[in-house]
Amino acid sequence: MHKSQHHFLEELTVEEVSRTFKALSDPTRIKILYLLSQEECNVNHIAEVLDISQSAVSHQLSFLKSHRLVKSRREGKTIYYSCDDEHVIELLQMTIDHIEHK
Amino acid sequence: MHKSQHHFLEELTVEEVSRTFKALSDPTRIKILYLLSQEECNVNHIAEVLDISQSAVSHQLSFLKSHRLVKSRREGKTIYYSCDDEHVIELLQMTIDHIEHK
DNA sequence: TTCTCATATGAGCAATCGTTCATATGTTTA
DNA sequence: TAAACATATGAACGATTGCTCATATGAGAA
Repeated sequence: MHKSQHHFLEELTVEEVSRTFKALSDPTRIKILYLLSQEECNVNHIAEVLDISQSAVSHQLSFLKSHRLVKSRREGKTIYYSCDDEHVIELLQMTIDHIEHK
Repeated sequence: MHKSQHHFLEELTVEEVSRTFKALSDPTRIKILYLLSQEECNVNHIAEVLDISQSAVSHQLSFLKSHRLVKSRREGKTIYYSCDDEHVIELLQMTIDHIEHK
């Protein structure tokens, strides 16, 4: 195939695609996102249920929030997190399904 | 939600999911996989079309092959690579479509 | 066999990542 | 206001990543 006949990806597209997959490439983030896809949670709950340190959870939530994959709301002392990107949850669920059923 | 009511992911599942997304999290690998999803290519062709060094392409192809995302066949001096995981290509295509159309 | 072409590979390096530890911030309660 | 609780944050670290550079391997051609 000649170079001019390819469908090429924009550099910006490639970068955003890679950012999307990178966000989903860490086991801790996968566990957090999967939990949040089932219910809104506060930070300590996530840490306890998943057995990850509070600090590690908080750092990852900060990462996920800065990439707009989760959102948060405060209720008194507690901050609740939930998913904010349906497409990413779809990708995650599809991949989980595929791996669980093969 | 009580801990016992969650659907939990197996540790092995989480690890395989993360490996899948990690494979798709690098711009160079995305470009290579996307090109290979359009046509079978030899190494130098990939390097030229994508403007990446022969060595970098070869290293990434070796990574992709060890993760069974691509396969290769020899024809004389030349080695042709092509995609070997339809599901991963689907994930990639879905994500590209989503990003290009939003 | 020797040369050339196509690809692979290993070492080394800078950059990025995910964690821990200590501490800071912000909110409610006593 | 002080203590207690929930969360966030910065520095430091060891590990991993993706590249380059030099060289090795393997196949066909001379």
